[in-house]
Amino acid sequence: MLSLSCAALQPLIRNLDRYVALTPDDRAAIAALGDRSQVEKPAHTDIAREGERARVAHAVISGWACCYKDLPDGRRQILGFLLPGDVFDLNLDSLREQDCSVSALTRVRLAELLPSQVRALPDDHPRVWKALLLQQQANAAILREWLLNTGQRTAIERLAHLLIELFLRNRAIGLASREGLKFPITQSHLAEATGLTPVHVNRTVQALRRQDLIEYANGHLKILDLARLSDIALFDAKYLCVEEYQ
Amino acid sequence: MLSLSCAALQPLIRNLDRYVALTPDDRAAIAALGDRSQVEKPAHTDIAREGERARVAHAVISGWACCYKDLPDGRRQILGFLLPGDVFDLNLDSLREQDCSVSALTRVRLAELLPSQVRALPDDHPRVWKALLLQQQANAAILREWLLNTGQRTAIERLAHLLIELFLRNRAIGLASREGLKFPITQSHLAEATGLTPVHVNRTVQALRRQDLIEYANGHLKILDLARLSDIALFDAKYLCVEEYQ
DNA sequence: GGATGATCCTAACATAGGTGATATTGGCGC
DNA sequence: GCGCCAATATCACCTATGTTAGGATCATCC
Repeated sequence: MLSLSCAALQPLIRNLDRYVALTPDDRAAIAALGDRSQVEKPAHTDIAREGERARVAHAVISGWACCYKDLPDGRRQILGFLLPGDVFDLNLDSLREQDCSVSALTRVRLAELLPSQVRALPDDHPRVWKALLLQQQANAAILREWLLNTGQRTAIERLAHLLIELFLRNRAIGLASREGLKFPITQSHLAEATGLTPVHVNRTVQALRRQDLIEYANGHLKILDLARLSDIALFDAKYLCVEEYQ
Repeated sequence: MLSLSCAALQPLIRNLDRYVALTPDDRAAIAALGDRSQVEKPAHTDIAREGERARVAHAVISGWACCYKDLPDGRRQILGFLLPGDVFDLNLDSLREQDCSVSALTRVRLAELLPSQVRALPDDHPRVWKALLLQQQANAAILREWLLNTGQRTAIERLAHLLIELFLRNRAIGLASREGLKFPITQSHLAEATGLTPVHVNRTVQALRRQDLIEYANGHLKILDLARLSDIALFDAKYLCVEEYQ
């Protein structure tokens, strides 16, 4: 039974282990943390809304989600993608309102981390707590890279950069191989994430395909030439906490 | 002597007090923290470089700085402005390399926070530590708003939004009044922060001036009509930890 | 007080990317 | 196997913003 839940929580443990070397005891603590209460959300539903106060923190167990902000007139910016092992709504100040919304892109399984559990963490499992804080910092680093991306890179550079990031992040948690990865992201999502229009994302995707850099169809993405794609994207993996690059 | 240093550290204390109600003891702790070692950097010099490891954390005592990333071909994106009271390089993991550079925009006075001091903080002054973590979270919220800004807003919206943010942040630390604020930011800086070109920033600044929304000259900025400017910018102050909006 | 350099301003022109509208495809429920 | 809907693909045209280039202004320093 415990081993069963451990299997589901493997991405979370694997993700946090990237930031701090975890002991077996730490892993057990994470398993206990994530096992208490899990929920499922269907695809295309909101998990959290901007302006609400988060009751609990969440860790993604399986599936894809994204956080986003929108403007009153409907324009929307995706701020980041959440993959298995990613923690969000980790609010140190329960009074503070969420400043962005979170939406499920696929059916998503989430672990709910109660405030009482989270508050006990610094004392009871300092390494786990540190790993969580470092994951937050790593997310901020990704955000900075995204700002550089939308602010300075051209359409093809942006798109290439985003695809590489998602490939590497999936690979780091064991969800991508040579053969590619499950990629439940539409071109409209890519548009909202890059600040482009869907039409122009389509043009750009085709340019990448024509150059034999990617395959992208039917919810599946394959990077055909990572080196060349990285050149185009001006990609530098340092901002991701992913050691082995190639 | 202590009172003298307290005067200089007032912005830091005032800034952190926004996140957690500080006791006199906490304030004394912050003063002691910031008083041990201070350095001055001349304008237009780098304080930290991407790829380096930070020896110490820094708090801005006076002056303006910015953090930025650049691409190999020289394109540069400003990721945020650092004002008095802002803490940066707060690295929980001393091994990790900085993922962005920091540059002084004016002559800047900095307090150096030694790792040993920072490490002692969670135990010795938990409220101060919490305030620091919340400031980091607030910075991440600003970053998300900037991504929305560059990704979705038009040039005039972007610029208006940035100017309002800088006005409100300065006012929150007592550096702006009805009469405006010291604004040591060139149009080229605004361009690098918004992902526009200096030429187009200039066009847009003039549009704002023509509509009697701002005065901006000689290192001084004045917001003439905050309400109207906020409408244009689609500005929502919630993302800033600044209570009294008007 | 003339030289220097940074900043700001302007204008003519170029283009990356946006808009709107209309196919086409493909997965999926019945 | 048919109908439906979302997602993808094209196309023609448009515009916000970029580019290049030059001139005006202003502070600083010898």
